[in-house]
Amino acid sequence: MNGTGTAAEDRVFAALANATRREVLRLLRERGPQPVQALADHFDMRRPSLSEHLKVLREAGLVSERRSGRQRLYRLEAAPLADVQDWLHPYERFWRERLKGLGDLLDRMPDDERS
Amino acid sequence: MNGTGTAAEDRVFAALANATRREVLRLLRERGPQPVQALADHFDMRRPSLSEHLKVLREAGLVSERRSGRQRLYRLEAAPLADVQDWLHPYERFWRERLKGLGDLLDRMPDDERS
DNA sequence: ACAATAGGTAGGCAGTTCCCTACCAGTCAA
DNA sequence: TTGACTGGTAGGGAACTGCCTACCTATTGT
Repeated sequence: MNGTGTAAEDRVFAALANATRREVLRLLRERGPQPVQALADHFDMRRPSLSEHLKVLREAGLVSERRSGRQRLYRLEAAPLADVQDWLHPYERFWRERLKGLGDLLDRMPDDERS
Repeated sequence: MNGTGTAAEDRVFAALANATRREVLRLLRERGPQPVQALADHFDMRRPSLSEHLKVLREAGLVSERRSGRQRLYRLEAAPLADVQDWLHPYERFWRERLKGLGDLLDRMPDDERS
């Protein structure tokens, strides 16, 4: 039924369901790998809380850490986002067809329907 | 098309962070609009719980309901999924480059490891 | 060795999620 | 109207989130 596993998909979507964590991903995307403190400086939040967000991202596979002296550099790992795009694929025709105004026609096709 | 605020994105990702709700979307995608009972038959869960899942999907804009007699037909609304795809776009180069083994090179490019 | 720095962990607390059982309202058929 | 059938709502409980402060280890400079 699933290649990645349902629990893994849950973790990725749940990790993305938080503005702070999406912002962390954006920072890593735009600035490259960052230590925790550099990330924490951008949020109105204590560092331990950000550490917990990083843990959620790590367990979802969205970031990796590399120790460098007393710092830990967090790096964006985009593979789970590629999985999200794959997951979206079968839905793509729905929003494309809807834009062309074919949605109502489609509604009647698989089931008895009217609009 | 919409005011894609942070709260709206939170709601969409949170709605997707649950296997039951993703399965509902898959059923609506594959079978077209469905009444609640037809959906509930596919889950090991009481109907009121599924009703709550449908409410979450509705508030995320991922489904719409249309009353038809004593039934309510739920239909897939893919627009928020298009928004998710848009959100993914800036990350796309990361997994493409990673596949080519350019990741480590890229890590050093945008930032000079300020430490 | 000592003090400072980087960052994870423990535990607490309020709010949310996800399931349940009861119950309520609207619609159709006899 | 009564009764069956649709599906949402109320309220409760266990588990999880997301924030905090306090504390711990590990590394580095003096």
